Amino acid sequence: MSKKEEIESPVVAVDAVIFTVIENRLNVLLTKIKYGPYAGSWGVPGGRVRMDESLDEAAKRELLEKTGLKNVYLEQLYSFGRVDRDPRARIISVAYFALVDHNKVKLRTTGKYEDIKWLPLKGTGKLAYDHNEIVDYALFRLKNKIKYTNIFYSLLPEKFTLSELQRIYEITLEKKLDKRNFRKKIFSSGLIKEAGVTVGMPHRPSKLYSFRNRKPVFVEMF
Amino acid sequence: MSKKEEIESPVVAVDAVIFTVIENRLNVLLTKIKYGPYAGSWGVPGGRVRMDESLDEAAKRELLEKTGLKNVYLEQLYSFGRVDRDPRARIISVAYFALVDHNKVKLRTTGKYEDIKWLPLKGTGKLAYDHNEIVDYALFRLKNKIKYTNIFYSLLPEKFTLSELQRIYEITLEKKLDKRNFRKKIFSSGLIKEAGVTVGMPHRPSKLYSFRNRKPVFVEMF
DNA sequence: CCAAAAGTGTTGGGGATACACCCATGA
DNA sequence: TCATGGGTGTATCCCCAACACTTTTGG
Repeated sequence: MSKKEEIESPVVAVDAVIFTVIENRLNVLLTKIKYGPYAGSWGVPGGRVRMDESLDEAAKRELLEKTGLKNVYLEQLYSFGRVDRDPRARIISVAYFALVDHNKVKLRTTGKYEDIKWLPLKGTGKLAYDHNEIVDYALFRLKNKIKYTNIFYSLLPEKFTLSELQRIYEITLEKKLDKRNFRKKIFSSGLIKEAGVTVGMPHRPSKLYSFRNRKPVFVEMF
Repeated sequence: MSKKEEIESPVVAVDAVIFTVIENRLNVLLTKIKYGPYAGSWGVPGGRVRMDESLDEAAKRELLEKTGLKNVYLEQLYSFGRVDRDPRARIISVAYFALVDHNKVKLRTTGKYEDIKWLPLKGTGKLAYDHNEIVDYALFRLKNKIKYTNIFYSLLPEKFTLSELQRIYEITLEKKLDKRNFRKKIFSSGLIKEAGVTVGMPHRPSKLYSFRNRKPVFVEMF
């Protein structure tokens, strides 16, 4: 039992669904695949899990390699394991999802991919493997999660106005929110604190806020 | 790329946290481990994922082998992948959790385990590997999930009284519920339907109910 | 007639929703 | 002074929680 076993085993990979907001739309980071049956297709970035790293570490490494970012919101989503999800080999994908501020990202293509870029969530077309399913599920989880957490700390700049925050919520939830009620909820959640005011706008200056914590916090909100 | 690769890869296993209620307490199905550094310890049942089965299929197979049951509530929980979680080998565990009616279960020990039995959730003591963490997380998810789903269809007999259902909720949530409010919520959820009455009790007969669906359904309740 | 569990209605409070107007600034 | 977005208060409704007594049966 303790010797090396010869039983074949599936390969383990992590895939990362990385969301950001660009021009009032949710975007996902996608890579163009160079080799194999899906060459030319777009898919979410991913890679094999090494023997000396945990799943979380593998996901962090993937995120760092592709975006240069650390310390962003990154959470395990689900593990996808259909037998035929990759026609070439038996691969189990442990999917993660992350939120980033795209202004902080310097995209870097590695040898494995032909290209890497942000694509609006609506209009990615058919993705490689089962990646449409993975992205859809990530979106579902995201929509739920923002109702009771502060995870947008990872998507917005350090300081932001309440209107900006509300816009992100509206984009993600795909519906308009009442400004007054939104403010009441956010304030009563205690998730944010004041952080100055804007200047130089052609209208009344707005207060700036920042999240009290840069780690996930759970509350009830919506 | 398409040839067999020689890169070492973690082994993939599924572990199943199987809950039931016995004598007003939540119990978990545990197996006594025969070999290795945790020999003699108890842990949740699990096994390697085969090359020709999906993760879900592996979990179903595990459940069937240990309990003889099919078609019960079984859902993927989380994947655990710390490097040192098994001192002998690098093993990724995709954990599932299930709810069963223990009266329908015929426990069967397979060669791999010395013993298998139900143990009350409080008082399992220290389990093998990271199985305490896995069981704790499964319980957390269970407590949440019953607030907005019908998954107890899998734990109760086909027909049950509202008092029985309420008892299961109280045991799981570890708190008393108001009988009148409980009934209102359950009825308004539309999850159950009438299914006869009890007879031969030394008190007023109660109506019997059954779940409208034997597949997971989502509603808002608690 | 007694024990045991089943079953049922009403009230009050708090949180959510809906809604419209004034404010401060730069140009 | 005007255009632009920032910022605020209140009335209503509905849902939830709290609460106690009557009903039906077997023994």
